[in-house]
Amino acid sequence: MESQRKIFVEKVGVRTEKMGYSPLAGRIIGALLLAEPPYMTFDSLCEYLNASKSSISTNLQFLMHDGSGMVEYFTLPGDRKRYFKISIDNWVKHIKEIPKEFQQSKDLLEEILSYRKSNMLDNEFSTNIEELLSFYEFMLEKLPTLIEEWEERRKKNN
Amino acid sequence: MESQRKIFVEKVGVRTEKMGYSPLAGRIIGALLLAEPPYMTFDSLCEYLNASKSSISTNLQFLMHDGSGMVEYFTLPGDRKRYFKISIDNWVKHIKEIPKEFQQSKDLLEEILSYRKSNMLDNEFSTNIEELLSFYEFMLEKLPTLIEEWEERRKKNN
DNA sequence: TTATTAGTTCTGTTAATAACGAACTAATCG
DNA sequence: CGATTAGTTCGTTATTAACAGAACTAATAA
Repeated sequence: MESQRKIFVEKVGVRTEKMGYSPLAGRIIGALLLAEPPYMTFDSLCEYLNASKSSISTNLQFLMHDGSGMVEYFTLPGDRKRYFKISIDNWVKHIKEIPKEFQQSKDLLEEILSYRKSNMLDNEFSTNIEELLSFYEFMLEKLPTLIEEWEERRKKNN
Repeated sequence: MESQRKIFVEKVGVRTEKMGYSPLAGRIIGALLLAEPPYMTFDSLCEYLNASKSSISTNLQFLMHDGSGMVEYFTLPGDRKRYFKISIDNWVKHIKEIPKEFQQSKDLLEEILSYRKSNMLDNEFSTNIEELLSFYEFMLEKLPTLIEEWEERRKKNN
C-alpha cells in the first residue's frame, strides 16, 4: 500500500531528525529505506518528497559527505543519472562512532575536574564528578570490545 | 582564573547543545559544573550568564523537569532562595537511557523490514537491513548487562 | 554547436527557536 | 497592611535554520 509507505517515510524522518538532521534529510533516509528497488534518482526524490531540487541537493550532499555518509550513489554505464541509496555499511560505521561522543564528554569533564581540584576548596562535588567520569571511562573501555565481538559474530554468520 | 572559568562554561555549553539543549541551557550546566560552591541562585545565574530572568526560568524548568533532570535545587531554612545544582545521579540516569534510543530505532527498522518482506521483490537490501538490525539487537542485549556491571563496581568501591 | 539533462550554487523568504522585558503571583518581612 | 524578594508567565522581538526558485555549470546527445 502506497500510503502506508508514506507514513513510514515520515516516521523514519522523525526518528532521523533526532540524530540532528533536518526534516528533509530524515525523509530522504525514509524514502530510500522504503524504495523498491532500493534506490532512487535525484528527480524521483524531488517528486516523491515534494521538495525542490536545491533542498534535495543540499541534503544529499550533507548525507553523503558532511554527515554520516548514510547515503551514497552508484551510476550505470551510458546513463548520467545518479542512483542514490542507503549505505548500511556507513550507517553501521556511524553508530559505531558513538564512543567518540563519550570520549569528548569525558575529556571535557576531566579538564573541569582538574580545574576544580586545583582551584577550589570543595571536595564532595568533585567526588561526584569523578563518579560520572568513571561511568564514561567504563563505557569507553568496554564498548570497543563489544563492537569487536559483534564483528566476530557477523563474520561467522556469513 | 575567572576568564578560564568562563571559557569552560562556553565549552560545556557547546557540548551540551549537542544533546539537543538550547545554548543557554548548556551554559547553565556549564556554570553549575564550575561553580564554587557547586550551586548557584537564580539571580547569580542571571548575572553570571548575562541572561534574562525569563530565559533562566524557562531553561531551569526544562533542565529540571522536561529534559534530563540534570539540574535540581535545594532550599535552606529561613531563606526563600532556591539553590540550583547539578544532579550527578540524574545525569548518570540520563546517560543510561541511551539504550532506549537504540530500542526505538530497532523497532522502526523491524517494522520496515517486515513491510519490505511482504510487499517487495528485492531481497538483498532487506538482508542488509537485517545486518544493521542485528547490530542494534546485539547492543540492546549487551548494554544493560554492561551498565549493571558498572553499578556493581560502583557499590564495591564505596 | 546548440539543446537537454542532471545536478549545484546563490539569494531571498518563511517558519521555527531562543531570548527578552514587563506584568504578574506567591511568599516573606517590616 | 504595604513593600520586597524570588521566580513565573505571557506577548514580542531577534536569531537561526529550512526550504524554494532561478540562474548557473558540466556533461552528454542530437
